[in-house]
Amino acid sequence: MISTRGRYALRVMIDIAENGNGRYIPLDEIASRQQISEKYLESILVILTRGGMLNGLRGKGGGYKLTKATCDYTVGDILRLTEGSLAPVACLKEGAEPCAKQNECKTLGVWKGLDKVINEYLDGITLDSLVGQGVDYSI
Amino acid sequence: MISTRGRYALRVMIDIAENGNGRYIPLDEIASRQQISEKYLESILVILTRGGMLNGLRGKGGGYKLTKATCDYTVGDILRLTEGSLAPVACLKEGAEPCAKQNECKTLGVWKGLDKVINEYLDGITLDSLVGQGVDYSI
DNA sequence: GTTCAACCTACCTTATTGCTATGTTGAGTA
DNA sequence: TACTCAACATAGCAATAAGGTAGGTTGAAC
Repeated sequence: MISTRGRYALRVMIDIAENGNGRYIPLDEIASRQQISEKYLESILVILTRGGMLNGLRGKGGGYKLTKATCDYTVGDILRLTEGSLAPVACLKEGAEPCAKQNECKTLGVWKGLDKVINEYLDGITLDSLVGQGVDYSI
Repeated sequence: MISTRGRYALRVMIDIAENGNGRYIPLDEIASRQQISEKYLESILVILTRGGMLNGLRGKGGGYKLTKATCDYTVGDILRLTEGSLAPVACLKEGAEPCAKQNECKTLGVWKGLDKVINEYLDGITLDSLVGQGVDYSI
């Protein structure tokens, strides 16, 4: 359900939040710390950068840094951007053509409710609660 | 996230609950009513039967029927059986080898919490609440 | 013994995931 | 101005899963 792309993205955002301190962190530093292939990580950072979550700077001293304060990122935002959508079924994805059987569908309510539960949970977790020691959300 | 297999399975269980009345319903009847390919539907019914949710009878007058009362099925049960697992990440799947970085992982709590929220929501919905007019769980 | 319908095995196409390779552009520094 | 560093861009590729198809076999009823 959540692919490595989204999971790596979240780990990387935490990594940058913890090790950045406002400076630009080069990709290879993040890759080696997180033990992720540089090239694969690069494709994820492109998404985060284009989505406005990171700022990329080229050349010497370049790298990536956050564009906002850690409390202004939610896990839901990060995952929706990198995964494309968190909708549990195709018919609830943004931009999906409305289902013809919408009115008679007895399962639609289940999916809508599930979608709501998932998004509300993930939107309730901000990046700053995961840095440092972190908060255990599994309790 | 939830594939057609799981979605079809849920629709089929509702269909059998509504149209069964204790008798065996043949596959082709369900397929035409639900507009699902007979052959594909067959592979789903195999899973439900092997999982003990349906009873299959061959020959004339044969078909499928529920093994329990509708209130004894939860949506979570049906989806876990047909989807294999509802775990949002691989490391939380049943039987997965424990992750080496388990102790230092700052995201594990998020996934565990998400897993809990999803399963609790879906286990709170029983099949009988979806038959007939049904209850709108999206509110 | 014939029909009906579940059961079983195998295959196929398409899309996605996860990853690799080879560049090109642009920012800083000597 | 040349050189280096590191982001940016594009293309490809193996493995897997999703979604579906095809054909045959078993067993229950009439």
